[in-house]
Amino acid sequence: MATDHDQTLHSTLRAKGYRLTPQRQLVLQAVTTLRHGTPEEICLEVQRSAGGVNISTVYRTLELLEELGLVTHAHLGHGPPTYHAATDEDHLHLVCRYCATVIETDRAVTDDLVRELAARHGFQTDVAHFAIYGTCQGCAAHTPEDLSLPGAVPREPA
Amino acid sequence: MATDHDQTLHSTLRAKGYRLTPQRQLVLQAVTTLRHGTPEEICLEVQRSAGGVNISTVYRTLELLEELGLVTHAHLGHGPPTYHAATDEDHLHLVCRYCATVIETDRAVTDDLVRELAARHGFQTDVAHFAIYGTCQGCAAHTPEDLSLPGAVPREPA
DNA sequence: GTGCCTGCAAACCGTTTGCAAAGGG
DNA sequence: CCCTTTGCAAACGGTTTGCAGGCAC
Repeated sequence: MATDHDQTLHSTLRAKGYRLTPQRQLVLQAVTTLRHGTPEEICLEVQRSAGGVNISTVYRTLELLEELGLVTHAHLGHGPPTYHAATDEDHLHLVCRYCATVIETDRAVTDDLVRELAARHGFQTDVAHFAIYGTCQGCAAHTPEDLSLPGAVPREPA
Repeated sequence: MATDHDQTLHSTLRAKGYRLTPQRQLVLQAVTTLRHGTPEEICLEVQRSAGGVNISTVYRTLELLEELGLVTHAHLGHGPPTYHAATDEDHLHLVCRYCATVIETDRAVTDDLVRELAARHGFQTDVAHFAIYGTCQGCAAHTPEDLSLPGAVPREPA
C-alpha cells in the first residue's frame, strides 16, 4: 500500500537526487513497526515481505535514512544500535545492568541537566543517543546488598 | 617496585582464591597510568614492560579486575570501551558528535536527574557508564546552521 | 604437585567494502 | 540509456573461546 509515509520518503529522496526503491520503503516501514530495531532485526522484518533483501543493503539504507533525518539510532548497550523513526523520538532509555530491561521515560527529566551543561560547557546535549545505565527497581529489590559489592555479576545488555 | 597498589591487588585476589601474577599487576598499573584506556591501548602499555603479554589475557584480566571492583569501564562511543581505575571514578564524559572530543565534568551535574529517576522509576542510575553525547562549543560555533539540518555529517567517536 | 592462569590460534559477531549485475529515472 | 542501487562474498575490527603447556601457591 502507498501511504503518506511513502510519499514523504519519495520526495525526501528525490530532493537529494536519490531513488525510491522497494528496499528503502521496506526498511523505513520496518523501523517504524519495530520501534527499537537492530539492523539484523530490521533485516528480518524486511525479509518477511521481501526475502532477497541483503543485510548490507539494510546497513546502507539505514545510513541514508539517517542522513535524510527520517530515522535515528541510539546505543542501549554493548550490542548493535537500535533504530527509531524520527517521529518517535521524544523519549529516552533507562537500561538495567542486571536484566537488560529498557524503560522509556520522558525527555523532560533531563531538561535541567541539558541547561546546566549548556551553561557550564556550551555543550548541546543529545540525551537520547546513549541510554542511561543503572539498576531497575526489580533487580535492586532482589539483590539489595549485593549491588554495592564488587563481586556482583552485571550482565550488559546485548 | 612493590606499591600499596600491588598490596591491595594481592589481598583482593587472594580473598577470592585468585592468584597474583605479573600480568595482573601490569594491567592494573596500565589502567591507572592511562586513565582512559581501551583494551588495546592497555595491552600496548603493558607490553612496554612485558612484551609477550597477549591481548586475550588483557581482556580476561580486565574482566577479573572489574569483578573485583578495582576497575570500571565506560562507553564513550561506537568503539571499544575505556577502562578506569575505580579510584578515579567521580567524573562523567561529554562526547562531541563532530570532533569526538571528550570533556570531563563533575558528577554533581546529574544529581537532580539521578534523584528524579529514583523517584519516578525506582531506578538507580550509574551516570558514568555511558557518555553524554552532543555537540561541543567549538563545533557548534563552526557550523551554527548545519547542525539542525538533517544532512549534517556526524562522525561518531571511535 | 595441583590446578589456576597464560599464550596462541581459530572462531565469532557486527559492520564495511569492492565489484558486477539489476533496475529506477 | 545512464548511473544509482543492489546482492554477494570477502575483509574488517573488536572480542571470545578451546586447548596445551607454564607457573603461582
